[in-house]
Amino acid sequence: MENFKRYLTQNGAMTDERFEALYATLLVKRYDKGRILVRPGEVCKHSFFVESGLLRAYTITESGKTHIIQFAPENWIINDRSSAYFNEPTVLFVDAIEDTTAILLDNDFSCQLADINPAYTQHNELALHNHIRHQQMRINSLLGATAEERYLDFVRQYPDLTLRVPQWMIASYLGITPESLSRVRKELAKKHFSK
Amino acid sequence: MENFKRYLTQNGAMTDERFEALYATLLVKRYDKGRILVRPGEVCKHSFFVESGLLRAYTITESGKTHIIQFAPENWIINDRSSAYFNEPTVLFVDAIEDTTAILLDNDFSCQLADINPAYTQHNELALHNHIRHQQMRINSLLGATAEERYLDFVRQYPDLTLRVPQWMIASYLGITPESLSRVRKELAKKHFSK
DNA sequence: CGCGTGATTGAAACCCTTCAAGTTTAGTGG
DNA sequence: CCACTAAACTTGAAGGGTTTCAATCACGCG
Repeated sequence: MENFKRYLTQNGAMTDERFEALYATLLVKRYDKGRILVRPGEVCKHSFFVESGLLRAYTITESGKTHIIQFAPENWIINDRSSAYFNEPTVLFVDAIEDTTAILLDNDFSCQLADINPAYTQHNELALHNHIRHQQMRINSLLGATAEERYLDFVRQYPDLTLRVPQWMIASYLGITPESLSRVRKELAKKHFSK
Repeated sequence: MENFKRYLTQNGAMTDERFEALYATLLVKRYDKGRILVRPGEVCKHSFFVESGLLRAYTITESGKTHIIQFAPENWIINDRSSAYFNEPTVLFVDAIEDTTAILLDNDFSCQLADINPAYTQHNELALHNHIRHQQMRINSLLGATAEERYLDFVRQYPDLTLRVPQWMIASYLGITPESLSRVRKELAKKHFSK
């Protein structure tokens, strides 16, 4: 619960007692590596705050390709906002890349927070805007950058994940094949070595 | 102002008098086709509600390629949410594809609305979630779909824009070259004809 | 009419994928 | 702790889809 507590108290809008009371109402679950938490067709009832471990959200096309939408290491929240907010069935899978402890947040959790302290309304809005900004950068990169550029961006942005996540998943996140990523890395190593 | 009024009164949270009072405080501007409204480096002070006409947001890379992030026909709002919300310089251009009348909304406009009626807080949240859902679908499409699939999706989703927007801009939105889009359309016409 | 912009077409080059084979790494049970 | 197996990663060759560059065509507008 340490990470979650830090996440909620960082802006000073939460006392220890209030946190304890709130935390007591929440469900905390542990998922083994490989466990699937959400499947397409389900209506998302909650999001997952990752206390420890690593989750991922992805789609599988009719042709069997998987597209990774998001990784969620410690302190990240993952879910299908569309499904949760609009009460529609999701199109996403969510599964555990590592053994993971997650805190389940009901869809009205942000309202609960706002009741405790109105400052959390802004907290929530900030999270939404961050999400949008992040997605926009990704769209921009997918629109024009080469595989090599996209990989370098990924390494810069998520140096931690680069080491924790299997390479073929990074490839899937970047929208290229594992073989292509392998070759990209080979080229990069060559360049780096000749300098 | 008709479109804007409909946009604000559709959920019944606004009276005519209130709308008149609010509208009187807003700036309405007319932009000729080709006019640039926002340039990279500026900090976005407001968003644009398109009353009539058509705006577009795009980036230009160092290599000179333009990537279209968004089209905004009537009743759409366009801006760089990141820049507006975080007070950072934007990386986007915004310009007018057609002669356009737009209503300028200050960054605190959603707060003004919330003051009039708290229901607008949800209105705003819904807009944010729609934005996120839309971006996620686009990411998913860019990750795996072929040029042809992406074009068909575009036509389905924006039949109106398909006719109003020059082809090379659609290509830029889809992340392909104008030449490729021309060939894709040729193939599609062939298939359609042989049926 | 002539100019400029947008759309088309062709040929060559390029990037990435696909498929198939190896090699390495990591996890499991003896 | 080693041996074995499966998964992950690498490498090669062939193929496909897009891009690039260049030329041509179509059209609207001053």
